[in-house]
Amino acid sequence: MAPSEIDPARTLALLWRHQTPTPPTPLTGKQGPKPSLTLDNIVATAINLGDQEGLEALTMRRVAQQVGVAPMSLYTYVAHKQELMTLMIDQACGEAIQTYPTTHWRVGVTAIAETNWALYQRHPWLLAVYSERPPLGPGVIGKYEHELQVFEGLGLTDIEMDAALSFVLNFVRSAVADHLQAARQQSESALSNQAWWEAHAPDLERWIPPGRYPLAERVGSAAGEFYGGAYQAHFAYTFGLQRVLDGLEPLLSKPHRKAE
Amino acid sequence: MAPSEIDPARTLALLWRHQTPTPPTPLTGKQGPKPSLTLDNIVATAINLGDQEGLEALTMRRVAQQVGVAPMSLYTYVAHKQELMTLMIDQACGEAIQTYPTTHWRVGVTAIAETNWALYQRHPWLLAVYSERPPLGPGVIGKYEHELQVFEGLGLTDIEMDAALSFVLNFVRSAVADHLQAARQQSESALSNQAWWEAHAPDLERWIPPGRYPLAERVGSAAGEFYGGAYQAHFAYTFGLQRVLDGLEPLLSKPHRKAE
DNA sequence: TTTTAATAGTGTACAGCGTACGATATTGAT
DNA sequence: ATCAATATCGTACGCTGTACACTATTAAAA
Repeated sequence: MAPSEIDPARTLALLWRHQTPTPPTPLTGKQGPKPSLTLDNIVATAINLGDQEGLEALTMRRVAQQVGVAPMSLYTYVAHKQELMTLMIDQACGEAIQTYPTTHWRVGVTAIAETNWALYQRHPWLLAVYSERPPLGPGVIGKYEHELQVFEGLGLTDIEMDAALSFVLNFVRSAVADHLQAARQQSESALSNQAWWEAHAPDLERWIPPGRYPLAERVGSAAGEFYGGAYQAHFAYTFGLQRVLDGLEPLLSKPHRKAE
Repeated sequence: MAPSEIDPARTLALLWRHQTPTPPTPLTGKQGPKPSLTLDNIVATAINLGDQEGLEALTMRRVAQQVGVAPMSLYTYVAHKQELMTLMIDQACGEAIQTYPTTHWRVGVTAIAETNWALYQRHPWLLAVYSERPPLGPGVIGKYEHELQVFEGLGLTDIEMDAALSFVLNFVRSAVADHLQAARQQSESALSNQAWWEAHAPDLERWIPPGRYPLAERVGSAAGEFYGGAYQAHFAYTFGLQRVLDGLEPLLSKPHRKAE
């Protein structure tokens, strides 16, 4: 049975369960019944469930049902839900490991953005677990390593490299979050965005003092209509990515500190 | 009693409860016992609770206890927890309403960033309600209106104005989230960051193949040590803000489209 | 071969959550 | 004095994560 206290070393061992050919400490003894499940299977099933039904479907009972086992049986493999989530996060981030082009940093940063955009689109529940510290597993660290390559040799300090990467990743995460929120908003009402606004216009006009928020009215309605359109999907993303690239430009193209 | 179905018009009426001198539709009749609480008081109490004890303390039972009433009594004033959260969000955002300088857009954007940084610091629970659509109340809309002023008259389209503002706000939100996460990580272990790493170094070295992640090791440890320091607080913020400003520069300082 | 110890699987139970519902108490209007 | 509206709130329900005890299965030890 998985121990119930929170034990970072144990979780670490689970995170690296594949990487090391001979595990330094055995995860389990040799006696006892054979396990009927594998941790990999549980994690993969949970990821699929989260992908398809969202974060709120990720309960221990639903995951157990999905793998065909009683709820409490999951605790044979993970110590608590948090540990399962940690394994899911690392697994998902591992999908985003790739070697980025180092021809020009703009190409590399753009590729990082695209890869992470796709990652969050594929696993929207990753957006909601942002507040936790990223697990130190092979997926997360491998992703970090390859993404840092793009910023290596450009005259940045280590801390600047980390900050620059975080800057890019935070932008992408926010962009996907905004995008998914807009999409959800549209699907939940089962109406076109325009129809929604028309339906609620009387309520809004009843309360919002006319002419008091001229800019918000003008810009907000323009943005609202636009985001209701079909081709809005990537605008905030492409717009923001351009700003990110231009923002990094003075730092990366004109190294104002001594070359290393 | 507050109606139990989700009714956007009702929530809208509550959001604008102060702004209109004569409410178009009365919120309640005249018969019956006098309410012993006010909605303002409940919202203010809940905000204080969230500020001091975090989002997880924001349960209906805790809020009720805090205002000195039975849990179910809150439902006399709000239809559901979501409605209370909506009112809290709008109230908190209202604190960030101010007239920004329009001398130079860099000054304005910097001021927006500082104000929002302070807002999220004061109300960290705002970070966790990001996934929801912002309520259309006087606080949120007023904040939006004043922030848009900074981008007005700079040659941007309405949609670009909205996107540029979102770009800035998303950056600040991410920066505060990262900052608070680092701070929480440090306080929860009751150890200095360095001591934490030393305590867990054996576990890490046991699992992470040495030399496999050279960049991640170098940059990660540099960043880790740095963020453990006392003066790290604002680095990612000031770094990112500089990138944001530089990223907006080509768009705002050299209008490539016809002046309006 | 028999015994023993370890472990997989799970049923039950508990505390905490949001909140539906109904009973009661209080008030202004009739 | 009666009535209708409304504030308050006790109880209860379904949901969550998960502690704990029990059984069944297996390999090692005797």
